[in-house]
Amino acid sequence: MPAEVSSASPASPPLTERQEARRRRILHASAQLASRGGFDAVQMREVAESSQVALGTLYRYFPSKVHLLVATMQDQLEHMHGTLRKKPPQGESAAERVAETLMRAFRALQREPHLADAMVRALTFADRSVSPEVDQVSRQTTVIILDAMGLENPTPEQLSAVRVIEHTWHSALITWLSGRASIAQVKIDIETVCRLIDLTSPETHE
Amino acid sequence: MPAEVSSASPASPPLTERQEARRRRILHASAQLASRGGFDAVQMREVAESSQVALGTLYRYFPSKVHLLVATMQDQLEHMHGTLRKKPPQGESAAERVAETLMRAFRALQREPHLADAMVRALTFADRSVSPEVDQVSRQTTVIILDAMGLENPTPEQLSAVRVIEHTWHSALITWLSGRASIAQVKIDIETVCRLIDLTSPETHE
DNA sequence: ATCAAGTCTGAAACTTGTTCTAGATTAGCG
DNA sequence: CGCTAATCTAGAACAAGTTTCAGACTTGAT
Repeated sequence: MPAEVSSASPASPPLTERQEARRRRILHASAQLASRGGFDAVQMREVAESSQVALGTLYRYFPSKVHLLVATMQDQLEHMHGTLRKKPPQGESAAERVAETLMRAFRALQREPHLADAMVRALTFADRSVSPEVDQVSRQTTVIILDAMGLENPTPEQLSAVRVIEHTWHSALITWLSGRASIAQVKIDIETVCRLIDLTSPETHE
Repeated sequence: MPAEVSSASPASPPLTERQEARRRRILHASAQLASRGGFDAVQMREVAESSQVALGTLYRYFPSKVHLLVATMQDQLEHMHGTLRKKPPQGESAAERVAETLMRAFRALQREPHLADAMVRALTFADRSVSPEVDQVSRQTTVIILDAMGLENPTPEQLSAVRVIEHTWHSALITWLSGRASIAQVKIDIETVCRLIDLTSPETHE
């Protein structure tokens, strides 16, 4: 039986069990170090040591620190998506549900602010060489938001609104992480941008 | 007593003429290198050499590469604000004028994509130690947008909308710079978010 | 079991941001 | 002018991301 985990990359060569285990150890070490001290605390030598892997091997699995942290984020996002699925948001309107979902995610990040710092900084600092991975994170986020909206076939307009919501989400996180915006401020920004959803979903229109 | 050589905000001790000239040379070299190869091409040793200043001096003027690039951005923003003032946007509604203004700025950035890369990456990668400077950039951007709206006394709601517009602006730039979104996509995102302005200022605002 | 190809390890080397030091220069002041 | 503190310079040194390499280990196919 092929242990197909439909998680990430398209057609990467299948990993042996030991390789899968290595990959897991690395991601775990990365998240642990990140939780402790954020982006700067994730030092490649330390990640290698913590996960009992040679530095060269670490770089074979993740070609840069940013790749590693983005992969860490993919990992965490899957987790979160699972959690959110179990308790779907309760709001009346789509806008309310999306805002509630994002605020829930935000509270989760607040519990591990250093980890959030590492992941989000990596995400926005990533250059073109990490585009595929960053794009994957973006798609995953889109799925979460569309889930919250409860839409099967979003219109192009609604997809634009979702894109803008994602932009706001990332950027608001950055301002919070760098101490330039309060938690309350982020909440307001999220609620503000979510109003766009009402704009793009015409009331009674069947 | 260490002399603060920070850039703008409160009361930095006055610089002598030669110091002002040094600062200018440094910023010029920074922008030039950035224009050539983006964030990575701005290497502190090269900036120092290009601007005929010792490495230690460079660090006295700008305590990190990110500080330097954010200051470069402040510089460019002032330029842009001046340019925009001369030819105010023509749109009917506030939303249109803001979108037009941002698209104009976007086109300016497209002419120097590497410079844009360096500045925007620095801006979003900046940690807490650069908050004052990043905040200054943010305030300047806010002023530009409010100018385009033509508002003297924005309501809190409108300020929230402006914040969200700025979030979208930054994040959309990032996705464009890293090749994950097309120019057309960025245009759509900007136009989409600008609709928020209509939401917060109904009909004819006196 | 054996061989070839691919993978992992440990360690050193290289790159670039950042810090430090000792001595030269400059600015302000009496 | 001559002094003192601040600033500037050249260059070494340090830190962390990344690359490289020779040799040991695994894996898969025969």
